[in-house]
Amino acid sequence: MAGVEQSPQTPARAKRADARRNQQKLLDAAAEVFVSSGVDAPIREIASRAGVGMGTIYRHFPTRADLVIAVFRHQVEECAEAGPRLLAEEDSPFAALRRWIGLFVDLLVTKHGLAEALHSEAEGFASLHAYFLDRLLPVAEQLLGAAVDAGEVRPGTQPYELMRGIGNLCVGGDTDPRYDPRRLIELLLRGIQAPPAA
Amino acid sequence: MAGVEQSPQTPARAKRADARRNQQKLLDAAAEVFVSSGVDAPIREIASRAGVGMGTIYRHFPTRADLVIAVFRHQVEECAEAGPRLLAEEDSPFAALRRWIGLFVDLLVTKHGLAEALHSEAEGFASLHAYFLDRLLPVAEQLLGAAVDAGEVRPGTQPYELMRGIGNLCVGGDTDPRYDPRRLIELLLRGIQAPPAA
Amino acid sequence: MAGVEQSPQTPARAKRADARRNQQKLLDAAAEVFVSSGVDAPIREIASRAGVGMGTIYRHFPTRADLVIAVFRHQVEECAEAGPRLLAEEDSPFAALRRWIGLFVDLLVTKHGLAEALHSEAEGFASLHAYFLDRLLPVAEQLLGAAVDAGEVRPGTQPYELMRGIGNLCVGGDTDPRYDPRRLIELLLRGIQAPPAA
Amino acid sequence: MAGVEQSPQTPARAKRADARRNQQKLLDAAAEVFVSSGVDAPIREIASRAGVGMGTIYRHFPTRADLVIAVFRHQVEECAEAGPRLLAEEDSPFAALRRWIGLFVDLLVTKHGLAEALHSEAEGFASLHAYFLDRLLPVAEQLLGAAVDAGEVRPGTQPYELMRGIGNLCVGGDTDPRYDPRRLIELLLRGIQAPPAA
DNA sequence: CATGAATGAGCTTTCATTCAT
DNA sequence: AATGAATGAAAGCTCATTCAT
Repeated sequence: MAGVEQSPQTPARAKRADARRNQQKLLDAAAEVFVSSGVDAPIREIASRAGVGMGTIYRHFPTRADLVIAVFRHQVEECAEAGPRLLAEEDSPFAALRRWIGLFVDLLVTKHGLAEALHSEAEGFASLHAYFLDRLLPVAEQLLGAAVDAGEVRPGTQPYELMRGIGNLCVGGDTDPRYDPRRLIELLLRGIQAPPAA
Repeated sequence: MAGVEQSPQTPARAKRADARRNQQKLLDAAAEVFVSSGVDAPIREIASRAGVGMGTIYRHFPTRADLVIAVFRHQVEECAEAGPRLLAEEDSPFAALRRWIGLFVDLLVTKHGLAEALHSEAEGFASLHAYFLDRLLPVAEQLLGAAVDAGEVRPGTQPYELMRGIGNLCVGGDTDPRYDPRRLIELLLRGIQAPPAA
Repeated sequence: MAGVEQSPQTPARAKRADARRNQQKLLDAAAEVFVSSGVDAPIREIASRAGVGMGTIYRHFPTRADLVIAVFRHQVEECAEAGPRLLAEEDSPFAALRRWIGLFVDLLVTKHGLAEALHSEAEGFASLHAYFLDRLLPVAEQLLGAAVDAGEVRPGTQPYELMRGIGNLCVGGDTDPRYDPRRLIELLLRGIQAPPAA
Repeated sequence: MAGVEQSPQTPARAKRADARRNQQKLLDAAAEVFVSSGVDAPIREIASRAGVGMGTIYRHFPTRADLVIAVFRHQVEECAEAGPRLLAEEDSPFAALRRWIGLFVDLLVTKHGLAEALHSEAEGFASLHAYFLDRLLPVAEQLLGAAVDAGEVRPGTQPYELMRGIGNLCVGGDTDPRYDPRRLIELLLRGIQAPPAA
């Protein structure tokens, strides 16, 4: 590996830059394909869209779930980070919760196939599931806890259950014109609200 | 006509009896397999579980959806028929609606795989979807309409959307101990309730 | 064979009449199906067209070739019998030969699929082939021989080869508007004619 | 670029060399299998004869007709190219036509199964048929036209019909010792010849 | 490291053929 | 005898995954 590398400058970096660019091509291609053909699309399709060999995908993402996670990691991170920020910005914890859930729903509904993948019980998506939970459930707990503490939400609401339910509601939210998950989620939020103290 | 069922004079009947018994074996086996392996299970698996050849399944149910529908038709019918009855029995339309939705949820949650099948966008399940809609949506409309008329539910609630949402919520309701769709559906119902006239 | 036959009158005959009528239904149905779907049509199709069970076909015609032969036997017989008659009727042996070949071609071209079946090398059609040969080759030999004797046809023409060739030419003669086997067969006949003695 | 074909600098080439060798194995195997089992032989059989997986065949030849065409393309090309050459070489257009038809017959008779495939009305062979027509019919038209112009062949002879007829005559020409299509084709040629001008 | 050819398991579907009724 | 349900071998085709280059 030493030696015949052509340009003397930044040989290692060059590789990395190359590899990173490759990764990005891959992620972009995968994202597109997930939209058009779902997260179960043939590996080959993703590879050819990315202009790389299938082996390259396997190298970078040994498992389909790894790829899916990688594709959505950025948005998941953004969403996770938005939690505390909203809590600080918004007037009330409940308002923050509502807006945060809006972001979460955007994530699931916009990225066609994500919601479906999340609910797929297929073997390989376990880790995708886990990743979502690890990253987002704590945020949900924090927001929900704050809202409960503020007396805006009835105690006893299970964060996991709520998130799972919202995730479920998002299935099909981007393809069926007669079905808008956001309306139902709004109902759900109304449902968890504590009755005015009066 | 009574008694001598085995008599050779009823050759056609004999056939039917046999075939019908076979159908039942098939439906039972399919139901089991749907539970253990999902509604996408290989035909072979169902066939071998039923102890019949694959051809037999194709004869009885040319399409996978035909089989799935057949497996669940009984329960769907029961559920559909319960709608008007509950409307008559219960104290209020809303109470009837709540109980009917309970039956609907039982159907989806109990029969593992049904909810998933319903949301499958796979080609062949279109008719399953259609069947559910044809049979159950009118009932939902009737109940919801009555509740709206009685001033118990806010006008503007879309029956289709509500049913779809409930269907979505049921996904995974039988496998995940931390997730009980019924609680969320109760929230949803609270959400559609009209505020007390006062 | 004596004894428990129900009605005392013509018991055996009754049966036979029934069976014969069945056979005819079968042959008619098979003929139709051969036209529409070729001689390789599923047995089931023929059975259902005839309104009988598949088993019945197997009983009457254990082999597909048996059925094909039965279907066309009548016409083959007619054709075979026409040979000597034409030899007697026509002005010259060559004229008789030409007209007889016309009948043969009609048989093959009219009955869609017959020509194809004849050339099928599929296992089961061997006996069909043999039947055609047994019945028609002698006739061809007789006619050709007479024409040779009369000095109308060059000696050395092989009856088998000629018949096979004509059979071949008939393939596709009923479906392709740009292809009329009769014209080519006329050329063939011209080709075997002996040059005028002059 | 000369010489070191094995050098690692030509990775793409290396692939191609390998794949090309594979293709050849495939074509050879297919040719053999077509002879022994006809062009409808199971893909599996061809694959195993070639010592490759079935997928490999599908990769190279998505359609059965693609494979058949590939198997015979070389000979078809040779035959097509021989047309004009013979026209230039031979003493008369008719002589050229006769020799060219000889080549055509060789092609069909030698490659057992080709003639049959050509007459198969099966769905997938349409393109094979088309290929033959596209490539060879123009040649036939040229030769026949020249012969007509030279007064050697009666006007009115249809090139398509003649070629089809010759193709038909070739069926079975390699298996039946009592049947030699070449003799009949010679008769046909005699039949289309214009009578000597007197 | 990347490539993409090759592999072959796994599924679907069709029918000839058998055989219980 | 007739029926047609049942059987299961055969084929086709698709992809995930491996691995030689």
